[in-house]
Amino acid sequence: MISLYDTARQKVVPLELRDPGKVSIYVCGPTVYAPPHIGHGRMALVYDILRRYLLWSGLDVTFVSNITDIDDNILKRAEEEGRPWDEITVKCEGIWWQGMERINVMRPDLTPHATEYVDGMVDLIGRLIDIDAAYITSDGVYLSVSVVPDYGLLPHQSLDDLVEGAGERELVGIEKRHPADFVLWKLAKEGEPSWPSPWGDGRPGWHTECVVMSLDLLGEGFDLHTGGLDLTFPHHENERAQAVALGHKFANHWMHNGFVELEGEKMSKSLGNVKNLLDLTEQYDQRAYRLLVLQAHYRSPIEITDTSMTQAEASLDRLDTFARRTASLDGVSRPDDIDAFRQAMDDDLNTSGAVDLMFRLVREANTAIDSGDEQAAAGAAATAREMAATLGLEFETSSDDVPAEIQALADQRQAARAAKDFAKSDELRDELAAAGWTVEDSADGPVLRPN
RNA sequence: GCGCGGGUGCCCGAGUGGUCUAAGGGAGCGGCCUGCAAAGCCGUGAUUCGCGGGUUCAAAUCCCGCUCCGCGCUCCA
Repeated sequence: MISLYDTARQKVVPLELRDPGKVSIYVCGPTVYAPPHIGHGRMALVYDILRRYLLWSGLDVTFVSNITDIDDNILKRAEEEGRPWDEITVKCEGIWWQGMERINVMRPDLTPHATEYVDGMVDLIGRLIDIDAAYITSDGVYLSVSVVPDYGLLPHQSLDDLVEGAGERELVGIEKRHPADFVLWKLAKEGEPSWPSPWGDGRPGWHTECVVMSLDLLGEGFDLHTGGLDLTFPHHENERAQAVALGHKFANHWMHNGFVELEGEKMSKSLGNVKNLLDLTEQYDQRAYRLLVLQAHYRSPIEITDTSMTQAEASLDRLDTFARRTASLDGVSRPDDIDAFRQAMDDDLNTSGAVDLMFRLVREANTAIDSGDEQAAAGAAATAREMAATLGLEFETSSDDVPAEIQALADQRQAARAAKDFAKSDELRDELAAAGWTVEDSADGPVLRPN
């Protein structure tokens, strides 16, 4: 079974499954008020890779990722743009899925929307009030964190330290009993969207949304709760606090991915606007970002630069060339290499090690082809392909259809070569290059591909 | 200030006590192949892993101190 670093226990431990053979995963999804940036992209890629690997391992994975479609940021944006809030969420969600598709992230099995779960949230808040874990103020309902004995588990800081660190910031709402108490229900102001509740019309707090959706869809003690590093506190801690206050077992294991760094001087200069995920996929090979994410450990920070993206594209060219050369070979994966792959992935998702194995097989297959050993090449190639597929990396094997005029040029060049008129053949090769096509003289004759 | 990560070759980045004379990718250089290229293959590159101490027969890997970067303590993937 896979082992993963658990934020709560601060070490790599095996992922224990509540139900044998089944994995339940909750990923904190986006708040849809702006287009996804590259940080969202990394988050989605990391858990997509985890999910694909678990599926490949034969596990029955239930992968839930929510859409936060009611939130202060959304209302703020609506106000700024003078548009209805739900127009923004619908539009931004569409863009989100578009971005996910471009980076080849599988759709979650379930995508609960916060607005569809308000009844459940009201119910949960009511129960918290019933046991005095939550209290009503003039602007909403708050959770009393002091009822949670181990509050601070995820950030590994005591309640006192958390409060102290906040410094001069106004953590204490006028009516809050403790500075760290957080809002469960916000009473609506004039003109704000609202849902009915016993404490007045309003909307749920962010932390309440996720705890209700995850428990509703995955049940108590689900296996894995994930998200970006920044969600550890307060978001995840506060979700947990609500569940714990009600005596529910919450997530069994917490996984957080590292950040994408983009404030570097080099970066902002060379990348410009590329903080936006869609822009990134337009400027570079859509697979390049996944490869970069795979080559780093998921908890390490990564820096995305024009250089790193270009390097990833060069690596992809190598992989595509490999795929083209081995497309006609039919082999089966080699168990020893697959075991090594599994071992790497099971070790806290060592994707870099897995990619390493894949590239070694690519070289092995290339070498075997060069020496004419098709059988060895087929085995290595099949193994590399299986690894790539598991990691969500696709190869481009079929080159685009060659236009007739390009083919004609290539034919002329071949005729010139046959006639040993190399000056002419080189001229024609330059012409092809100018038209966007590279010609390679392989053992099987010239091969055309877009350059 | 407190907590959590990270600092490895020209670049990106694995490796967490001996098999490290430190993976893999990219870039460079040399070679094989080729009419020449491209692609592919081979070779080459850190006597060293932020800095300073320490533990050990043995450390990139463990401990202590320092330093730099990021994240959290406030909405945030």
